[in-house]
Amino acid sequence: MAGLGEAVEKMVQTRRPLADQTAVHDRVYEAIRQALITGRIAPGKGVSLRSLAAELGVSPMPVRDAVRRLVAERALAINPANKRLSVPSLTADRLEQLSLARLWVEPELAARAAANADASLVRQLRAIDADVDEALRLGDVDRYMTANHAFHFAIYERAGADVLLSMAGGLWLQVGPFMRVVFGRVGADGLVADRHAEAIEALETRDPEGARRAVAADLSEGMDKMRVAVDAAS
Amino acid sequence: MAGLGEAVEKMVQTRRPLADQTAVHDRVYEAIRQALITGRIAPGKGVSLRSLAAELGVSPMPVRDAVRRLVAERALAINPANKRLSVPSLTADRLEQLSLARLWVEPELAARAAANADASLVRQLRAIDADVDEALRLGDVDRYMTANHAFHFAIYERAGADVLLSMAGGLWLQVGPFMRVVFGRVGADGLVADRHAEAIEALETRDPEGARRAVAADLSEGMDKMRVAVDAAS
DNA sequence: AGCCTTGCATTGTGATCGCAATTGAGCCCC
DNA sequence: GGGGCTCAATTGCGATCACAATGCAAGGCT
Repeated sequence: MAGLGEAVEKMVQTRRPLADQTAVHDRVYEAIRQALITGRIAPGKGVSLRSLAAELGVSPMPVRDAVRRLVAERALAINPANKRLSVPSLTADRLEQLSLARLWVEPELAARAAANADASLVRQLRAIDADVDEALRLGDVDRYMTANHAFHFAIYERAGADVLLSMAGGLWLQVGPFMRVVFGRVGADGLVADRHAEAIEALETRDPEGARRAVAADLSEGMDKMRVAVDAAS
Repeated sequence: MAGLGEAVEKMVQTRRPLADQTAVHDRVYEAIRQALITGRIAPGKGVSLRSLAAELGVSPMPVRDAVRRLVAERALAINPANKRLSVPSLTADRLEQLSLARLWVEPELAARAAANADASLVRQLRAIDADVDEALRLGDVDRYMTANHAFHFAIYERAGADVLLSMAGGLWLQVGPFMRVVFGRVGADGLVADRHAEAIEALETRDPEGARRAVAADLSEGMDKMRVAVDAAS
């Protein structure tokens, strides 16, 4: 949570005098979203609107908006009795459902993206993948998570399927907190097997089924690691 | 939109003196959600927060909350330039993606529900299905949509898979507006083939694959009808 | 007569205030 | 010394206010 405040504060205070365009609640949302995807917020931890707002230097209102959006996306949970919000806890059951859903949506997106792939996308993906590898080499968890997310969604966005894309986005948001668990248990070098190269190749040759297989394999391995981590934690 | 106001107003004004429990924004959300599911709000139509709030007799604030939630669920769209919100327009592309997603999630939920089914569920489903049939017989569109929704989600809730359930809920919300198009084109008697009996039977015998097939068939037929309606409209 | 411009009404956004409910800690009593 | 209780602080929710931007429309200019 410490890192969150600083990150958002920087984003929030980036206030252009005119033509700001991005609303405050959007910046807040994006910041919390990033914090969740990269797993910087521990599950089970309770947060309050006002404290968050104070930490961010804004009024509680835009925080409310951002939080409500995240709750709708199930990235945050709200206790019906308390009305106090927290990060959803990590259960094996939840992970199983999320795995299943991701294994359906994301390969589908990859397959569609393969049909629309071009050289510039491949170039972009290679660059991101290099960043992923370097993050892995350095053991930089945050950087790895950010880069990995960027890699996958650079592909998915190319599918031109906004409904499925938003589903994938929502799923990542929910899976995010689990990821930190993996690193906490098996360490950063647990994710060495790199299916990214496979995926890039499939996209380069415009092979939908290859892309589907590569992404499915990538996801499977990652989710399996999370599974054992969660099982070990229980 | 006219019907919406009355419906919500009634819900909103149901204010118990103490221990109200359900927040205003929740009631507003549920009302708009119902209006969308049953297709009472026409796509492409723009709505404003203040007018909605005035129509509902509440301050714009809870409406903002409800709307933001619906936007997160993609049940409402917001113009990035205008920042003015409207119901997402019906495109063949969107429908195709929604169909695909529904055909994956909902049969899966039905299959899981079959494993947990019991006599009370079957009894409940028969009652709802009777309501569905009567609504069809009377040509009562709103009632049919409400009952049909109730039927499906009575099943899905039994799956005990909240992640998948919320996905199904979100998808249904997005498909809702399309439904009215079907009735506008083919009329209420377009949906006579009733797979519900099949589904009930599969649940009664605790046959997951049977339930999966029945629901998949039900969905397929419905989505096909929407497809031709949308194609005809374009 | 047609187009542009100016003015007003309306929009979404954010801040501040008030309210009721819950929490948490300190205190008193047993 | 431990447990129950009370009171203050904090919480989320909703309303109202203020503001900048946008949309719309009437009026003036060419």
